[in-house]
Amino acid sequence: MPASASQFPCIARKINLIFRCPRHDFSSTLKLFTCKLSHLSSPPNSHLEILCSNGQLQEALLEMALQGLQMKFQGYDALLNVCVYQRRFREGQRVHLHMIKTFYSPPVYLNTRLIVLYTKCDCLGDARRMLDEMSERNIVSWTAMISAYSQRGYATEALNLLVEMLRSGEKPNEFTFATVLTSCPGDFGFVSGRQIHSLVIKSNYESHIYVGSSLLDMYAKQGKIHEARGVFECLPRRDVVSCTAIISGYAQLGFDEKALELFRQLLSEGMHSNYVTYASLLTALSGLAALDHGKQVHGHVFRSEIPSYVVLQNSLIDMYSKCGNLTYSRRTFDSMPERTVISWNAMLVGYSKHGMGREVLDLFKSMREENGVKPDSVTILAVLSGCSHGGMENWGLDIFYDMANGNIGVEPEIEHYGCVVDLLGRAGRVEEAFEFIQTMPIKPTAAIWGSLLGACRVHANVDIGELAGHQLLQVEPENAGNYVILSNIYASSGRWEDVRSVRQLMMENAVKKEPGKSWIELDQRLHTFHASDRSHPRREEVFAKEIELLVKLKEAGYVPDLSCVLYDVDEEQKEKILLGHSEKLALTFGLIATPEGVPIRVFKNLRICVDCHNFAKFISKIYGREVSLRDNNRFHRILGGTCSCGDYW
DNA sequence: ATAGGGTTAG
Repeated sequence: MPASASQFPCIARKINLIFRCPRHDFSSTLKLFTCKLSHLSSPPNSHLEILCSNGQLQEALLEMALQGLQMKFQGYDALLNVCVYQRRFREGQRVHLHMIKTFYSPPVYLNTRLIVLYTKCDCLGDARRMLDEMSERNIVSWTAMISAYSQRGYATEALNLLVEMLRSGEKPNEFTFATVLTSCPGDFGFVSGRQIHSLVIKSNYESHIYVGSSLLDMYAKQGKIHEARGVFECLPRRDVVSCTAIISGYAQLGFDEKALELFRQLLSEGMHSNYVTYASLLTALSGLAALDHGKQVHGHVFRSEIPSYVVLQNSLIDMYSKCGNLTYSRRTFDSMPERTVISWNAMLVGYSKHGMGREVLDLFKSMREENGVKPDSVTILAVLSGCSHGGMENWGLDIFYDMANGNIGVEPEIEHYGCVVDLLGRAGRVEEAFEFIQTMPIKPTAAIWGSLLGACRVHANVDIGELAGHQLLQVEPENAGNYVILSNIYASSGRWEDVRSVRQLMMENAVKKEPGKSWIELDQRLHTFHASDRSHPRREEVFAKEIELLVKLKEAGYVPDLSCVLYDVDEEQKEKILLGHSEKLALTFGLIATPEGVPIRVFKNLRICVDCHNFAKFISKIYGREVSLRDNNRFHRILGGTCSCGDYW
């Protein structure tokens, strides 16, 4: 009769446990299951071992006491095995003490089991003491300790220990490399990833599937995507993990199209996916704002009965909100049987980017009432920026001071200070924001000066704007957007001479601007427009429509904001350049390609320009269309000529 | 006995 889990309650329990542990997927569970069954087919040879294989730890400990110094290696082995499975630190210590009494010098493998036990129980200090005091070590003892450091983010300790191990003459194996590569922060550490890579090559582990995926992931995390791809292409065999690692590498570096393309390619080549693969794919789809694709993934995940892992649900919340569909985000959030701080953060960020300050505050309140989840620095960031985007300045300032007084359990970081500048700036308290920057304990970054500059544009504060602008041009001279905003400020107060000198400065600094692009999703296809685009097949039609719109909009009172153009050309040329902005092209295309009354959803990779924002407002008013525009900062929901951002962004 | 990929923010 074939064995089944129900015949072995202790195994069924263990498997249950492993299933709930997200670090394992089906294949490793299966491996464990088969290994346990084979263990059972050759029955244990003592009463103590039978108790252990049934998971009856307390009874086995009693047996240990009865046997006294007659205990054998196998008995300790079985006991420690159970302690590791059940993560029992105290009981493990008892076995440890007993073992010391029995043997003058226990065998290496038993000492190594103790290291494993202590690391799994999060007692790294005990594990390290064990390692240091062992008279004899083997590669497993070293690796278990290195792995414990790596997995908990103690990169320096892990790398130090690796160096110590190499000095002692021990050769790393595939396990050592797979784990230590996850601790290589970049070429700035005292051991670089490249050094370890060369060691990997020398040891002939480069095409090992675990080592290889760890290696490619390390390169991806350092931003060296080409090297990562190189390692991936050299792997003799691919599996879920290596495929997911390279896809998520592209996604995390913002190469969203690349990630999607590679996913499709690997899928057609027979790649298996699991929930991690889909979570990474969803990150890419969030960036692309590809709602239809995202829904497909959701449907697929639902149908294929992939267990509802929190991580995957979190990505779905994020995907829906970044695609502009907060209702689905919330539905996903509400349906979750358990939530982590990331689930809350993703939802808060969603409301925040849509400018829904009330909802942000309500959700934050529920979060604080919920047991078992603590706000972290991202939570506060989301709440503060939510208050700013949602026009709840005073609430936001209260929360900041609450945090600064230590009432929230999160230390203020530079980004939080940035949010305060935003809050004050939006409220028109520009002088106060400027003073705040000067009293901050941290050196202001480009983002902070940029935030102050933005406030000065909206509240027409030329003096502070000039100050902030010049600070900003010093820290971040390559960003063309900064010159444009400073130019906006000068232009609004008629200081044309200064407008010219800003333009001059921009030319001198040879600014390389990230090319602006906007896109719109129609019938599951993304239509992308670049500034002054000539590549889209319906580009002529779009441009003709723009000219027609311009006439209509001007009659309604639209005046092109020429200070958004910093090229030295005449006014007619400037108007033409403005019409070539990618978001206007995408918006106009949306207007002609979708039926009347349907909302137009446009996405842009940079911050939306003042003139385009104004253009969209007139479109929404004249054509009675809702325009939803996501820029790299937030959503603008434009309805009947007014925008949810309150013209502050 | 020891191992690799993941979600929010920037």
